[in-house]
Amino acid sequence: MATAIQAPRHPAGLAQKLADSGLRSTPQRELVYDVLLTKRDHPTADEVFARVKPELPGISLATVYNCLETLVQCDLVRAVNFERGPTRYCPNLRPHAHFHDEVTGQTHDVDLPETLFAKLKSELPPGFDANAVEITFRGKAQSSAN
Amino acid sequence: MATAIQAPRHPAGLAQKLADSGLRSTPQRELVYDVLLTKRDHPTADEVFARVKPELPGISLATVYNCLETLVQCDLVRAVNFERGPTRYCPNLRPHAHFHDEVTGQTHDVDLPETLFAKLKSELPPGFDANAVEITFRGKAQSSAN
DNA sequence: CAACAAATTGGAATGATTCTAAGGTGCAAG
DNA sequence: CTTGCACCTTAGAATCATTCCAATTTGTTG
Repeated sequence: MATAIQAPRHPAGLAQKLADSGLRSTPQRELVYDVLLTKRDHPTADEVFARVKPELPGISLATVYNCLETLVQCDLVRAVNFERGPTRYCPNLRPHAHFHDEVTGQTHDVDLPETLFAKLKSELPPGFDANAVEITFRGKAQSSAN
Repeated sequence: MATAIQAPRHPAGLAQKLADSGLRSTPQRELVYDVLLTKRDHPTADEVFARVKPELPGISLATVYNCLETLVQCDLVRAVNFERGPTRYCPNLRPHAHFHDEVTGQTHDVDLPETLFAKLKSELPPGFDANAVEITFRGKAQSSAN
């Protein structure tokens, strides 16, 4: 009786990845993931909520938080933080840095050569074993064009 | 063996740096700064509050926040954030990275060659002009004992 | 279908930080 | 010195993002 479920625009990986963790694929999770893939501007949970609500009016903010957390757990999405601001979400899984534009407040992905990440880790003093490195630039970007 | 160096009770630079910004040197500001210099373990505002209170029992948490903010403004201290946790404060002004120990929760300074910071900035795509880079490692450090 | 587990929901609770309004403090000019 | 005034500190209220909670709802399985 309900409206037909729209074909998801994302690869079939979601349901599989969720299942791998013993989790279910739900309309909320699919839509939240879809929203992240569709507009990759590092939205906050609130922004995701706003984008998701028109398509699923009954969804709650708590659920958006839950879904985002789930996606992060499944390694489908990365959480990005900048100076105590609200957490932002990013579906780019390749190792990359973030550039925060101080003027516009926008966050841009910056691809860096894998070698640089390796070099950084190699600079650690003995006894320090890093399994992740986060690199954040702050400054001005010339083109505000996406 | 290295000699333990005692932080001067009244760092000469403080009053001057404050005056440069048209601000006053107060007992609260001096003590907060002193506490940061004395135990450089990246304390949170709450932790600074706890360390400062015995010496100045009337001090309020709001004042600690104010003092810390003032010190950051005057470039005497840096604010360090890690994944939405409470802001931590660091009197190390040289460019350096932070290593976050996932086991102990401790934050360690990691000195990196200046050239690496330069190299990172040079990797930015054209049009991106960074005036700051933050590097955070996450992992395990062998020596929990300092 | 019934039972059970996983998910979702709205609202309350939490934690860090900031705001606000009301006193203090200290120096400079008279 | 005393008064003015800008700067500071203070306690508590307010804010903001996020998490927790208890009560449904939904989906799966026996």
